[in-house]
Amino acid sequence: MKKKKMMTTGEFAKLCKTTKETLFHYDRENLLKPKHVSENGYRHYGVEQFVDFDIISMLKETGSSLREIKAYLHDTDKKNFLPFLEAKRLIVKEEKKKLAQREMILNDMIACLHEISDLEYDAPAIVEQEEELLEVFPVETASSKSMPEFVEKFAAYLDHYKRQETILRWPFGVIINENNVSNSQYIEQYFFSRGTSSTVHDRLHIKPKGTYAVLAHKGAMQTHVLTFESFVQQIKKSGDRILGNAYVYDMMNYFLQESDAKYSFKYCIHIL
Amino acid sequence: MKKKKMMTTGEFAKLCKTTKETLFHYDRENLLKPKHVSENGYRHYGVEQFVDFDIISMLKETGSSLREIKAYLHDTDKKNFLPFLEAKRLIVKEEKKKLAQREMILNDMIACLHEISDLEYDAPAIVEQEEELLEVFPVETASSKSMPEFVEKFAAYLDHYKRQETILRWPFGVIINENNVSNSQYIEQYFFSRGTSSTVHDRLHIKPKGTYAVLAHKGAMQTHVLTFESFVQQIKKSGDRILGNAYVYDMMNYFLQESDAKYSFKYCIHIL
DNA sequence: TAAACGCTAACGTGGCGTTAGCGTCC
DNA sequence: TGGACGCTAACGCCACGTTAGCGTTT
Repeated sequence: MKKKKMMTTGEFAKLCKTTKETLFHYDRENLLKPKHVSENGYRHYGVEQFVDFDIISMLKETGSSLREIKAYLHDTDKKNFLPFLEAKRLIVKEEKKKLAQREMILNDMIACLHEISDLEYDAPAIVEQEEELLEVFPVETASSKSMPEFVEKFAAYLDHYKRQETILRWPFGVIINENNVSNSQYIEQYFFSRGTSSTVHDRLHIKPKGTYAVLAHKGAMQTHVLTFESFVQQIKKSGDRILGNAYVYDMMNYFLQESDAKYSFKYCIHIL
Repeated sequence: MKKKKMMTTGEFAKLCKTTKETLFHYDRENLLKPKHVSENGYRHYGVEQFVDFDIISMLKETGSSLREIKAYLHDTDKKNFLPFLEAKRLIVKEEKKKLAQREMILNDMIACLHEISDLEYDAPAIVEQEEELLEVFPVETASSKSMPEFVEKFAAYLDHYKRQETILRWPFGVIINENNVSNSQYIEQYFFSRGTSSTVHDRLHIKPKGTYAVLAHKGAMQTHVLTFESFVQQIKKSGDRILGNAYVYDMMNYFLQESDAKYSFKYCIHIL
């Protein structure tokens, strides 16, 4: 007989750098039972059991649930273990993707909110802007014609991204085409969001480098329609020629204000 | 009065691409309440509320809990919003680190288990091996002297990695120094695990490139001590000169077998 | 004898999903 | 009138943490 130095739950917990409750839990769940239980109900663990605890720990680090670990431990032949790990690896890949997207959203939101704090509202300006890659999606029903249908289209737009398991990246907003701009009509033609070089050709739209008349405005939805229209009139009166689309950037002000000044948009109209 | 087309819970859920139960939940939790509730208890949502739902969705995508979202929504001035997002970004960084480690563990385990399936046991061989960077940790009390103390040292070793929020990477095992090898004594001097170029100098050990006598063995702990010792004798008899340490690789066989053939080790002894 | 430890039972966490059972609308 | 829809209440999930209350060991 070896000298079997048994440990109480507290001692074993210290060795494993865990809590007694965790060990109780593993006992209840049949994951790791003490080698002996004395008559008074006290648990006694042996040193070798540290290896068992360590195995459980390692499996937890692979992202396995206790249920999975138990199934694995109770499975005698372990043939499924390698496939199981491979499956876990796939899951980790998915999670990494999710996290990368989460990081992008945060970066984009933070960038936008920094930009919003520097915005001067209702102060028109002429600005040189660089080319920008955009991913677009047709609107079909302008908000002025039917709000419900517009919202439905917008919902479908968001859903499209969900289905692709991708995300809609800032900057985003709507495009009003040249014709409607010329006629001072706030009629959305496309939803747009940040595109990349790998954006599908069909949905790629290139906002051209050039001169833009820029105005930022904050207010309820109706005020935007009116402000936009008078902005166009103003441009025309000033003698500038409208050369292309209007890009209306959503500045996500609804994250900062809930009042009727909920919406902050930046209009960029391509002019000569 | 506009024509207020209200939606029932089911309709609004469809619009939001979510379930009724989610909307019930948000209602109960005061996150998003329907604009009107009729006498029969039916909820009625307006189109504009889609924006509110979308805000909640976006915040969820940043990794915020419903509790946080509620606190944010009920906070009138929103001054804390940007710091809140910055904090989330930090959390995401942590999570990315965790996931990267999880991926490494899985890759290492899978690689090891592939190697184990190709192992020929108890078949000595002479092999040229490349230099390897290892991170080491002194053992002080060999397993043959006192198992409990050895396990305690091992626990401290694992704990060291936990504290650093890093992980112990495969390949890992123990090093037996030249002296003890020469005397055929299985006395662990170091725990080792995979090191990198950024391993702290104090704990960096370079396994030299060179000729190694290699033997894989599977069995209970005691059999390993005996097998190792007779392997050394055999090397000596064959006329090879022991030039350096023995590197004992843990092949993690305890993940595949629980019997007395639990431990699979690969001994690599540096020879002339 | 008191402090330190052991035990069990039961509830809390989070974000819904899932019955179960009932009322309401078309 | 039946089927599709609305409602509530209550339990389930998961890996423990946290009391609360009692017994045991030193």
